[in-house]
Amino acid sequence: MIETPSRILVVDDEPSITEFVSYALKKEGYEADVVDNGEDAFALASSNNYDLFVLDIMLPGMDGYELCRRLRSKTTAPVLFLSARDTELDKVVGLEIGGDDYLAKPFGVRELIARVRALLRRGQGGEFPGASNSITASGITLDEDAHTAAGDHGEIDLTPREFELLASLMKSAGKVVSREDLLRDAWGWEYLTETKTVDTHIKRLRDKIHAAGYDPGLVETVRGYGYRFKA
Amino acid sequence: MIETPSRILVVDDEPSITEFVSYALKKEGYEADVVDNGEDAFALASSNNYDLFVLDIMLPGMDGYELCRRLRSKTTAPVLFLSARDTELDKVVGLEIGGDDYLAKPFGVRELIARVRALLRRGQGGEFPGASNSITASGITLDEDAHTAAGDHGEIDLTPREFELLASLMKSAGKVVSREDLLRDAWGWEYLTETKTVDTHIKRLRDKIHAAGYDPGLVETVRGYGYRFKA
DNA sequence: AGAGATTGTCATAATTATGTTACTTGCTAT
DNA sequence: ATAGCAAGTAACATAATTATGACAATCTCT
Repeated sequence: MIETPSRILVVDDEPSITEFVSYALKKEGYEADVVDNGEDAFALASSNNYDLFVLDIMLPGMDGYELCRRLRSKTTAPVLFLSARDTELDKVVGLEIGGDDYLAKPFGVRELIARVRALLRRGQGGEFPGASNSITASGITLDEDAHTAAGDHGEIDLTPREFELLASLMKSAGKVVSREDLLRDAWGWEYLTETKTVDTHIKRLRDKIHAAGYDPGLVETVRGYGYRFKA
Repeated sequence: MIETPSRILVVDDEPSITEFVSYALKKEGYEADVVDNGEDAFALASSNNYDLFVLDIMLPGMDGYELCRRLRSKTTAPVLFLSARDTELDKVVGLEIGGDDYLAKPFGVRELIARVRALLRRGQGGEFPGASNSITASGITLDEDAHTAAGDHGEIDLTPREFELLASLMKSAGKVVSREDLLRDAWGWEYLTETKTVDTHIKRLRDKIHAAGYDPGLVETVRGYGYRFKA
């Protein structure tokens, strides 16, 4: 199946966020354009065919809601809102306006990509029930939809964070992933968390992998660089 | 694929560092300009198109953060910060300002180049998933992503320093590399280390190569000059 | 509200890596 | 052959990194 990459427009006035988001999207194979205000966003959207919009609610001038309302007159492409706070009010308003999904800051790369993928799939003629969204390596399969990890010996029960962590590692199976990258992927861009915290989660992850009857050595330590999931 | 060399602006007031950095960058094929203060840097950046900035945080007059903030209004080119200390505060501030990556002094050539490459790749629309990052010579392959060294007989387990050392040698396979150059590459510019230390690491490296079933003679001694990895 | 799960941080232990020194071996030029 | 330098080696102390266990704070359900 030949696929042309989906085009995404990212609208946010904070460079640190647009950069984080566009980097994550590009790495995933999407085409991403960035603008820092609603006016330019609307102009760009009018002259281009975007498959998805990622909008911050708080924007100088025309805010995200207003922009979304206007976009709706032009296109049916899905809209993913970013919000500073995960307040109930925002959520309701956003969804009423025609926003399709919601992401509260701070969010990790993996969470972002998951939402984007879901929205794009939805847009392109419904979901494919068979096309499960999973990662497999070294006998472990991670089902991203069901949020489960399992292998021959049955399921490994993981907390959300542990799941994200394992997913980050397995996605780069065979490659070293630094603690910083893991924090970016599984935690978020504003990782105020200590890199040491990753160590603790790795330990817990290994324990659970072990308890479920698998080899805890699947998560390898690469001294001085980070961790690596055995390929 | 024809590629025009990326242009990089290095800003630091310490000549020893700018020299070290620009030398390393040029050797790698980049075009590097150097200035020792924020004002000149901003002026140069305004009249030229740089693909990347390397900024020291501590600068006389306008400091690195301030410079970065101003650059952000001109360009979206990535910024790599150099910091004297790897403090948490610095990290947060740097990321807020729009810094893209961080390098704590002292750093080695290889580490610097790795970061620069990553940042430039990031800007140019994502990475090529298949393009693995490796060096091969005389039957040994060094995979920089997986951080492994291996050949037909399997993997050679190396410490960080040994890995860097071997990488430096293999990158110049067939050529003699002096102890001084090895220290610069794998240790850093402020090598307060004795050149004799290299000998010790070479010995350990050979031992491990031998233990893994390969010819320790792959690392040749060039009496009076340094070492050479067999081509 | 309360029980239980989840999460981040810290202190400490265990492990591994690193740099230096002192000593040995070996090469090279006279 | 041998003095003199260069490189190899082994041992050691220190430094750096990671693993682990315990704790408190927070979150999530009922």
